[in-house]
Amino acid sequence: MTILEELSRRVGDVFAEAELDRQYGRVKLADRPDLAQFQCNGALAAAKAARQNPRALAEKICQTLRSDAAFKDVSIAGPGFINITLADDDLARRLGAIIEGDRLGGWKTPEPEKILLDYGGPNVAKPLHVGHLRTAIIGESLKRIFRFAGDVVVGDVHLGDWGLPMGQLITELKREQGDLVYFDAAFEGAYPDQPPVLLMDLERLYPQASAACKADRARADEARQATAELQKGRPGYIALWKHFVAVSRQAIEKEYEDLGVIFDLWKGEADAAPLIQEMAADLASKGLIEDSDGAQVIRVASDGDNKKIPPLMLFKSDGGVTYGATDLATILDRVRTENPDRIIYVVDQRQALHFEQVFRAAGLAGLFAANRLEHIGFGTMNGKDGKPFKTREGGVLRLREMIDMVTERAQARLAENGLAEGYDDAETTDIARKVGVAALKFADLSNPRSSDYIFDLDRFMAFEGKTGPYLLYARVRVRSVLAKAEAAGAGAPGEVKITAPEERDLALVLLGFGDALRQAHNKRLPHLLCDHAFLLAQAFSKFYAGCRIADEADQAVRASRMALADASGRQLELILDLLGIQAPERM
RNA sequence: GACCCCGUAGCUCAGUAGGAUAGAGCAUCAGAUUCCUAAUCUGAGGGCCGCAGGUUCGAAUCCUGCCGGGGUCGCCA
Repeated sequence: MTILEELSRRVGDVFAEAELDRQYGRVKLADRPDLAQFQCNGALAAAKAARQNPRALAEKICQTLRSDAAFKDVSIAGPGFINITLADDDLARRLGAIIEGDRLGGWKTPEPEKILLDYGGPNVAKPLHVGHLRTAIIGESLKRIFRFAGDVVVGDVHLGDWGLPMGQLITELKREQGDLVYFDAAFEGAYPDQPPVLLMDLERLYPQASAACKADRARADEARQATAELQKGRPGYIALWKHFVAVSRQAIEKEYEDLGVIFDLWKGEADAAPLIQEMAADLASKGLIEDSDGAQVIRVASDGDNKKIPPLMLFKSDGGVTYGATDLATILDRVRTENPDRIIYVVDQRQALHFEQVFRAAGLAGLFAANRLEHIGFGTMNGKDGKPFKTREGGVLRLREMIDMVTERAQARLAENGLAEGYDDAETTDIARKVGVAALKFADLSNPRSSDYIFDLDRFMAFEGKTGPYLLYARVRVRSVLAKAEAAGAGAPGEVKITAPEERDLALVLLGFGDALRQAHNKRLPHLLCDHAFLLAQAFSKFYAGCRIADEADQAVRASRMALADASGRQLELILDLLGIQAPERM
């Protein structure tokens, strides 16, 4: 149980004794840290509901609470706020209890679920660009948060490998190397193992094809035709397509790795393709499919809707498969292969309507309960002009270039500050990459995911204030001071005793981890964990500035402070891991 | 046109079960290092919470209207 859950239960009991709803006992961190550590505003609402005097009711609650030795102070303020401050002994005892284990107070979900997490969504033959950044970063963090909280998570990259771009690639390659065996419809032998293209070829062919199809209707028809043949299983195209996917995946996987993003499954739209006919037949037999202007749709609106939900299109008027059909069939595939309790999609907020349609259709079709399908949307990363981020030339910035850019900046900052002096080149480069990526990821994660944010390299790379590097720096300082202490024979960390205000504040923050994790998990909001990480780094920095640790003369105080430092370091490390941020050993 | 999101300090943003004096970071100004990494710490100034009504003992938060910005609305994914 987290500290707020525990205190809420304690105060809730008292409300219950007074024959009031125990929900009124909800305790939260105090808005006024100058007055107390925790507060409960329930007496106000309870008094209103029970037609009682709020101050009198609060006083009654307080009297019971005051008998508890865990509380140093329980008082009433204003119209009936109950302010609570823990006794230092109790604070130390609670902290002692959470720092013994590996979880450091990390909350565990009471109802673990098997979650299939759909994030990433890269496309074959298209290099990753900044548009892929948020889903990767947010998805990876959510995966780690869920897992640590006790859920079973399967992360699926859900590769875009089955649409029109595949046909475009095929036809484009045909124009360049039409004599390849893959294009010979009469060929019946085995196709070569070696791919006919390199990554650089794909990266050239795709934009070429895409532009050509836009400009020339005939080319577009040709690509559509090839797509249809591929999807029908033309052997040469399938063989070629497999090469495209393999070549592309290798590159994509490497880039995700540099970002610290790792998937359990590398499935794609193509994996759902074989199920589409079967699914469509089932939907049809249930009378859910309708013809609309030649297209096949499923109506998902219901009477209670306060907004219009258009039907989900499954098949286009030319018979082509839409991503609505693919997404539905993917659910079927996931049920059969993974059988999750819940499927969560980490995809741009702009696709909210599409998911609403798909979820409703899945529910109607009996594929999956709509309330166990979740779209975790996020806002766009904008440039300083407030519009989706573009390079100065107006193009999309590749992820690779982005990572190089932040690494370079970090390197420059290291040199400027005279940090990492005397480290060899390899370590300096490694530190720079970690610092740069941490800055990037923390900047992204620390925004509430549903809002847009402005990408400002100068701000992210400033490294002062609420940034990734600030967290890394705090962690490095913990390590450093503990190493110094050990070298000086300062003894082992011991029992926590509160002797200074900085220690009390730090202990309180450390105890807040459980609630931060619980909220981040339940609301699927990693930024709440970022807030906690920053609070922790800040509290540690104040403690570090205000209290001697390694060379504190009093042995018991020294042992206590080392325990506080150690706990801070380990909790920070754990949180960085949950955020998917890699930390250097020193910097 | 319909629907959704947003509008809070000079800048970027928190504040999502209505509660005390609306917070943080940056920037600005003033300080701190004989001492564990100063990418740090301490302090100060800075606000008609878009506007106007309403509900309430109490509203940045809930309701209505208006203004401004962004997004979505069947044959791209």
